[in-house]
Amino acid sequence: MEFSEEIRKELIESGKITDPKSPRGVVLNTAARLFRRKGYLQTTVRDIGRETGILPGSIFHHYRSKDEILRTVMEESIVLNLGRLKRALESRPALEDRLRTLISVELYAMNGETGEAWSVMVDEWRNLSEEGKATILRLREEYEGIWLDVLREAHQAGVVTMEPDILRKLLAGSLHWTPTWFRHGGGLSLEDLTDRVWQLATGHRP
Amino acid sequence: MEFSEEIRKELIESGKITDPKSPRGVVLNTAARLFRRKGYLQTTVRDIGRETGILPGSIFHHYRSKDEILRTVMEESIVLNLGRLKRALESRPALEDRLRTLISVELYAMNGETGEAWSVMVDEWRNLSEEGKATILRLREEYEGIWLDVLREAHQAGVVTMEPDILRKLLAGSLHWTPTWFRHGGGLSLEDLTDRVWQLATGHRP
DNA sequence: CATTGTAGACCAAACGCTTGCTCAAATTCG
DNA sequence: CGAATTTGAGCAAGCGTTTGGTCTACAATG
Repeated sequence: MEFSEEIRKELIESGKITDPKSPRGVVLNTAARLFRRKGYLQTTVRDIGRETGILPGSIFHHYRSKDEILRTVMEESIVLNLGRLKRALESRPALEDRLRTLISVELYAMNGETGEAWSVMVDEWRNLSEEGKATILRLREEYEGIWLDVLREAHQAGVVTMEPDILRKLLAGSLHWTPTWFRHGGGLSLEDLTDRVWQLATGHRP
Repeated sequence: MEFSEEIRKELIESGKITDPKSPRGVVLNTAARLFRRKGYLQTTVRDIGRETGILPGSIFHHYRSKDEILRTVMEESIVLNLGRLKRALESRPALEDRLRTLISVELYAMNGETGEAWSVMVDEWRNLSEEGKATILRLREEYEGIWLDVLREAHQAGVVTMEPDILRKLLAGSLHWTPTWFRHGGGLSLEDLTDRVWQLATGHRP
């Protein structure tokens, strides 16, 4: 995850994700944190206002609706982590490294500094409007496609034995669940955790 | 899961879970289904009323609050599935069978006929009142204790290699996620799925 | 240099609606 | 009859959102 900040800067400068220093960005990151902590429905526009120091009504100067905030949190989160994933894969051509990278990047997406947003995407899917779902779905499909490509290759090479689509879903569950119990500085690092999930996927110790 | 209906009857007759034919039971099962489909917060008391044919006001004759309905859904679900698990373990003394039973029972709890309630317990935890959490937590600890006992034994015997507590959490994630993608009659049975999760846990094909 | 215009950010108040829940009266039933 | 149950109207609170207007910074104009 060495270059994850680098990519973030690139995406901010190219305008693909909102500058966290801008009012829009402040609202966005605050909202992501609150959505994660209390849930989307339990978070009121007034809550976001209080935490950002912006009055509730003024939030709607920056976003058309609360739903647009949720959609933006999800959208920018997947853009960011898709960027991280692609970049990480470029520098690791070996098959087993690529599988490990997938695990590692997703663990980082869920539990790293920008982990709130990715968690929100997983947990609050049902609260997204229909148009929102359509937008996010396209991005998610690209992300899942990368996973399946690598897993299929790994299956063919005998690195994993389970059917790729089932394995992905089981692993996705394991990974999505980690934020509920994993805490930094608790004797288990994200690297350690990557090892364990790798072992789960391949059946072999790393 | 042959005897799962049997145990349900026993628990109903002994009054440990609500009779589904009683007004309380009708409300309970309807609520569980709605909570699962739309989420607890998105489900209104009026929704439950409409589906049960009971007017909103009358719901509160059977339950003190909406929160009490949620708590009861969770509580009875864990009582039922804890009963199923204990019964199933009694008839399977071999270590490897017991591990497989744990997986199988939890998959059934999430995806079987009474799967709505168990899903609600996992997904709507944050929406439970503080007293509710305390009640459910005690029951959950008993359930998790059984898992850890078996996993520790399996670890000592070399059936699994990962640390029991980490393995349990990773498996819990996989299992909790299954309702989002698993559908009956889709070429993959719950038995097949049990095999896959077993393989995930042990690293060996069943 | 002073004035005016413009645009983004923000404020204060309130609107319309939904929510969980209450309650007195009516009804049903043992 | 009396107790349990159901009814339907309605309350108080909270929600997302709208509105009309102010403040500030800065560029254009005379």
